[in-house]
Amino acid sequence: MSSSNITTTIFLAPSSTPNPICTHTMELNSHQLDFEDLLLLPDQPQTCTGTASSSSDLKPYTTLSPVNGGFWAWQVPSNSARVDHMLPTNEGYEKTMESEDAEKFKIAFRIKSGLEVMDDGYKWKKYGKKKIKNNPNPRHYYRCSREGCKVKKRVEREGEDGVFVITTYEGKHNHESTATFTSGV
DNA sequence: CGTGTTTGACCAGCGC
DNA sequence: GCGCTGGTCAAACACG
Repeated sequence: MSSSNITTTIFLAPSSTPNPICTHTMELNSHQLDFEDLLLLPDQPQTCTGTASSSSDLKPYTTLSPVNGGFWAWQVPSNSARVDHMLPTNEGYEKTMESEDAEKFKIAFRIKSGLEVMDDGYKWKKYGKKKIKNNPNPRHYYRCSREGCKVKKRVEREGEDGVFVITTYEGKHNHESTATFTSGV
């Protein structure tokens, strides 16, 4: 199994503005994603300014997921993967970062991968599958199997070719991952 | 037999 | 108010 490192960029923006309030570039290994890192980023959004200053390099992207309240995200053509933090408002963003509102925390990302469900170190229980409008591929619903943990995950393939996999996490784990990444996959 | 998955039914929210 | 759509439930089923 080859480990494909992907450089990806996170853009953060409230729905009220087309300009991201933060960008963060990071490397991901598609088979050893450390989602704890993703969920904690960024620490200080106000200090992040960004690579998004040139709007000509960025394409508005609004079809990732029908999230209530809307969000802005940008696609960087040169990258093969993109990570989107989806936050309804600035207020929501601040609340989320205070981690007292962990249930509202939502992160979605799209990765070009043959793997539909990646091993993220947590154990998931599948509880539903649904055919989604405008997508020939079904959406899969997972819940963290750890008792008391309310984190949910949605996984769907994008488009007819299904090259990209869109994964959406909702909530934050109240426990550590059940596996380490040292053994490789 | 225990655990995880599948799948149809049901419910809630939203737009028309 | 009604229909559509997404999200969840739970019983049945499959597999180790």
